[in-house]
Amino acid sequence: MAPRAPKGTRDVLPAEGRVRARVEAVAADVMAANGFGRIVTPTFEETEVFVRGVGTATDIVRKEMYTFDDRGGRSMTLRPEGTAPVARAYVEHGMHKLPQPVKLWYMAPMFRYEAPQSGRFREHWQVGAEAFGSDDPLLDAEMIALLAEIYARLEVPEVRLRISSMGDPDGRGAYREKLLAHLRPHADSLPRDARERMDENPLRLFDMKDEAVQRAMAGAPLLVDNLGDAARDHHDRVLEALRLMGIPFEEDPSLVRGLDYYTRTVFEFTCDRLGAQSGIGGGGRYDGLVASLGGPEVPGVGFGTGVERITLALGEAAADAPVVDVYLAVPDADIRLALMPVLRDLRRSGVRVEAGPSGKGLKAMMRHASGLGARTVVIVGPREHAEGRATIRDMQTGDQVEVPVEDIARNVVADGGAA
RNA sequence: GUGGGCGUAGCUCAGCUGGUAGAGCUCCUGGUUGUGGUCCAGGCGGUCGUGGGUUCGAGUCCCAUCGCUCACCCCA
Repeated sequence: MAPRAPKGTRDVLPAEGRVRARVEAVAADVMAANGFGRIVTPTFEETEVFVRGVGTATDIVRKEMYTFDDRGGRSMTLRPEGTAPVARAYVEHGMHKLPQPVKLWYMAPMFRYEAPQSGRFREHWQVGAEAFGSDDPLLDAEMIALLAEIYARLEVPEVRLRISSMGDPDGRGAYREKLLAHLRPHADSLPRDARERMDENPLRLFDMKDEAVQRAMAGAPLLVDNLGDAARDHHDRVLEALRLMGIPFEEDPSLVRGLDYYTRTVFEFTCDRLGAQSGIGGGGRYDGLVASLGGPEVPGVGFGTGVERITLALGEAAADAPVVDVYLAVPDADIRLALMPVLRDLRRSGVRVEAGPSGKGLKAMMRHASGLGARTVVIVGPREHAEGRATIRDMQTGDQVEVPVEDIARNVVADGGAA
């Protein structure tokens, strides 16, 4: 059996690669406009980074990590999410001594051992941004606006924003008891996995699609109605800022992000084009994360958005675009050899050039040139070569002119507008 | 981990109640001693996912297994 790409992974071929390049370019542009510097963290980290950063109650840590012992017996894990490693780098490099907030972004692959399906992979790429060192609610709103701007610039269709607040850790404990009190009478009617979640994180029952769960949650007390004063004010400021910036949103009290570190603001962008995985990007505030990784008490806010989900939402990858401007068709192998310097000079001048392989007939080369979408073909046969000349053919009009070999570059640029 | 669907040429697929494999596209060659995209002719290309069973005979039926895919859970 020939090897295949591992389950849940995929090859990105050139047509889709162009779409991804655009996503990256737009992200880089918008990030720069918002004062974010790019950071690259290792593809794998000490397992501890994710256990402490993401939290042991999460699915990611409990069953989705690619963890292995290296040859020195240290436990390592392929990065399953982007925020904890960036927070680790923030602490490691003492960035709390820089002017705050420190704003960092990345585009990097993430690895999670899950059952793949449409829009869900074991390796996927995320564009993410993190801002440390400020608890200003307006920063939350700026982060949301930044992500919305990326979607807008890419023209991702049917994007909607849902937002809520997780409150502060102290207030959440009290709320948790209220929620459990509401749920206990319904416990017998709930499926097993729902009852298990009651113990770990009852908030997550809000997100389950099971009908019995939905019924039980119907009259449940809402976290947003039980916020402390500080969290309440924070949330109101975020929403007000969004309104002032003209960013539409829906308040959704059932929005619960699956990572333990979130505090206060949580948000998620969805796209109806995506099928079951409607989430295209999301994030929130994580005021305790840096401290949990051994750093100072520094607040933070960030988001991640899935590159594959963006390209999925954008629809089919763009049709094949021409990959060359000029095609050099030289059937005779010795003449082809003699023209190697010409080929080099053309490429140096910035023209995209493909040269037909030695040993092919002119007809095959013309077909090749046409298939590649070349606008200009330069033909040098025995007669032209003897005279130090070349035939230049415009593939759209079929017009041909003969010029001295030294003038090829000048002519293809001028005639084809190719450079 | 649990359930549904599907596995025939590089791609998209056909193959009826079992009789020993086909089309379109792509690619290559020729029609045009050195000129493409159209047209015409020809060609390359398949252990029918794999293993076993039933049968004179299995791509078609049965069992197992692997893979892909969609969905649940959860997430990007």
